[in-house]
Amino acid sequence: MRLSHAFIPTLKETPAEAQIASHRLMLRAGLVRQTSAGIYAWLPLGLRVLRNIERIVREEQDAAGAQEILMPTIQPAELWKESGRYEDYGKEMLRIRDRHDRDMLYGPTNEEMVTDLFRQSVRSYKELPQILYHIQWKFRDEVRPRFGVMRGREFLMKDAYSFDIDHAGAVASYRKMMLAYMRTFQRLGLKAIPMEADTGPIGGDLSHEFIILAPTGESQVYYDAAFEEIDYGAGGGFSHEKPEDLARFFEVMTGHYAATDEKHDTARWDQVAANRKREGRGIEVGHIFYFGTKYTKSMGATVAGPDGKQVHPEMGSYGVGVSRLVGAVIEASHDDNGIIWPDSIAPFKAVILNLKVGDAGCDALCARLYAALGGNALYDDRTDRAGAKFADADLMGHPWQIIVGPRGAAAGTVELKRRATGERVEVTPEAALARIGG
RNA sequence: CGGAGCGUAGCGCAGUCUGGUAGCGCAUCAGUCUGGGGGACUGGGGGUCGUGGGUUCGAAUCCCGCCGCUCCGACCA
Repeated sequence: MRLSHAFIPTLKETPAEAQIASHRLMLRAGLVRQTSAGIYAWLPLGLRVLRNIERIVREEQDAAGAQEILMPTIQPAELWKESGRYEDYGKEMLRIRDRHDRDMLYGPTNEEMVTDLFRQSVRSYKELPQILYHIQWKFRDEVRPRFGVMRGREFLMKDAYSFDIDHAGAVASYRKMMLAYMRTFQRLGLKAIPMEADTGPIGGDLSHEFIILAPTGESQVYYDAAFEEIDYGAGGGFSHEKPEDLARFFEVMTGHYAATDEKHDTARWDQVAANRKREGRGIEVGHIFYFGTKYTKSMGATVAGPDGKQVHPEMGSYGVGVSRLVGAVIEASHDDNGIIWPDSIAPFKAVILNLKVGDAGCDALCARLYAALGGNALYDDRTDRAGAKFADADLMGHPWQIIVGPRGAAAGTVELKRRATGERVEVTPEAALARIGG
């Protein structure tokens, strides 16, 4: 994409309403624009990040055996009346009425709808387990939206729902999702810690929230540094397939101390070695629940068990705040100059800075680099001064900056700058391309 | 939902107390010079002062209603 014609409106000054770093930077770097309280439009740069996070979430859900579906945003009130949550949910639920005066709602979550889909189609225990997920916009009419996309009213969430024939199966599904989550956050470059949590209005008796550390987090958290050393990826040896792996994984996850201030136990905390104690503010980026038959019972979802008797499947639900993660990643990764994107979700791998547009050498070299990198690169071909380009490049946070100036162009070299470290090296264009990779 | 504040050009703000028909910086447009960390100069464009009503000869300014947004607290992916 050529920056001269891209819809990436960067701001030199911070809009008055933005208080925290991620919100400020998302507005300044042109990722989003607010349309009303807690509701945002995603612009090209922000949308690319959102899609990248979505892709990683999707890959890890698929790897765990979950199947993607897409449920609507608008739901009929009837389903929620069946579960009893139509009344319980209160003002956070956006209630709307269609032209026939039917009560509808903009979905804040999808337990009812997925249970309805399930009960329509699944008849036998042989079809279990099932884990269904979708990545869809939700609406929760928060009393006080704030912090930009971190606490919006409309937000993109990945929510998964598991159906198992018995408690043991449900626990296995729960552990699978927990593993998928740890892998997801690790790939996003985040240190997420699973912490025991209350189940809230969703109900149930087993629940973890996934929290990342950031100074602007909403709750105080305490955990054992052991979490930071665990490899959840291929090297960790955990597999979704083997129950014993999942059990071992779950043991590791629950074997170290981790708690939010609500559940903080000072006696247990005192037993953690001083050099492994970590505490700070945390942002919740995911939450998983096991709640058994709460919905399958209230909504009459049954399957035939091995003995021919009808049983209510055991369920769990698993949420990741996809749009919130964009803000959370920025909270965890930025400096005074702007965003520092992890390579895995950066909107562009690299930006090509043409320091002298109009100089034949610079133009030709940039064109060559741009052709080689294609859609992975943003080409700053604006006629602005070098300083403005450096400032915008740092602000937008591209992992690599390829700096092309007249001197280097004449000598056949470019400068390659790594955003995260500030390290700059003078190399040939080919070496720069090789370093950045496909 | 309790408490507080703000709404004036795309963004950041002044002007409001003390009423006289709107201004600064940045951005933007044209031009010249510049050219490796948000450059300089010259000239230009852009605002029903959130909105409705009231007071007044006259309202961004005073009074009332409404809308929107933000902050602190309680609550939440």
